[in-house]
Amino acid sequence: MTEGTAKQAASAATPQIDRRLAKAVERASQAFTEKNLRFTKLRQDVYQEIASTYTSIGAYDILARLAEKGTRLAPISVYRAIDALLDAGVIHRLESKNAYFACRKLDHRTGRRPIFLACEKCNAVQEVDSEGIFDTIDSAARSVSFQPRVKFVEVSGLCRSCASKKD
Amino acid sequence: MTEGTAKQAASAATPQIDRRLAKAVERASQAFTEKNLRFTKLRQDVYQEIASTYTSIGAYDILARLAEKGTRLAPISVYRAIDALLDAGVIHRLESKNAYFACRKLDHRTGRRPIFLACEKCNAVQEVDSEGIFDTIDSAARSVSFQPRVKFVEVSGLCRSCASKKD
DNA sequence: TGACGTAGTGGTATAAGATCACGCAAACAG
DNA sequence: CTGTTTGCGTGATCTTATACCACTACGTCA
Repeated sequence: MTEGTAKQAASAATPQIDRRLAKAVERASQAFTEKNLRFTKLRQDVYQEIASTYTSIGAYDILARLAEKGTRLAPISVYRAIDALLDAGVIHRLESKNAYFACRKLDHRTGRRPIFLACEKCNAVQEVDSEGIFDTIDSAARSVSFQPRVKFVEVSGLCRSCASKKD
Repeated sequence: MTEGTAKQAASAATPQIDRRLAKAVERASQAFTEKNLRFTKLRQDVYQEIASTYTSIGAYDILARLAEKGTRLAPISVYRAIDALLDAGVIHRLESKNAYFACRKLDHRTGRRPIFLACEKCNAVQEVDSEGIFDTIDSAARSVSFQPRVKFVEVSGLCRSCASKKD
């Protein structure tokens, strides 16, 4: 599907954004290689859909967008790709919205999960790394002898540009 | 449904637990009154199901349990009751599990949402109030000019008793 | 008293999110 | 090249949640 790329360019507004997307794909590809996982065409297609929105997106939205471009898939296929992308650490799941978004902090190395700030207006998601929070959570958990494994911190509200537009 | 209470007692193991449940219902009722909301029979039924598990429970589980007791409902009815209970602040929603549990910290007054510790083994949920965490989140958000509204902090892992049982 | 508005209940249908079971095919290690 | 692992396709099913519409309960204001 080489003409898929051309179509993408047509819908992607500016060549600048296109180049950013290409870079993201490149980084994702590297992440897969580093982890000895395969960055297959399906996974790349799904990744591109997620990364090109710059917001969070639901699994069925991905499905619909790919269908529009001629790639008709079953839900399970998208979910399998999503699983692989999550494993590779190139996307995150927004629990409070059942949605996914591309990871832009390259903290694969630290393994630290950042906190997510989701804008209620434009749906953009920012990641903020904040060591302190997870330490605080750990100590709060320890205070009741709870053994933490997975932690998530999600905040919804207004991002800078939406807050300034109308407040 | 006065015999519903008797049935409850039969399935609820000990009268002690029964009394705890009754107290919880009493507290819930007060919360509704304070907020000028009506603690209707449907809401009370749903609340009892949630409160009597002492873990988190899905909407459709509630539905099934009520059906067993002879109260056949449409999903939407349960969800409406859940919404009212959430509004009243007597239950919380566990985002990471799409499940609900009874609030045991009586912090209706502070309005502060505690952090949730969910055990992966026994499904029990603990609430821990921790001012520090939310302050830290606020400052992290402020550092990128994000205006927080709702904050979710959920941790899954092992509760004290499950961790000590097998570790 | 009665007309009206608001809140609550009830049902069907369906949207939205996720997974199971099964089998085929490509990738790769030996 | 053969066996194993990994990925993908298909169809069905399951879980979670909401839209839409009709009817009821109850307060309130005139």
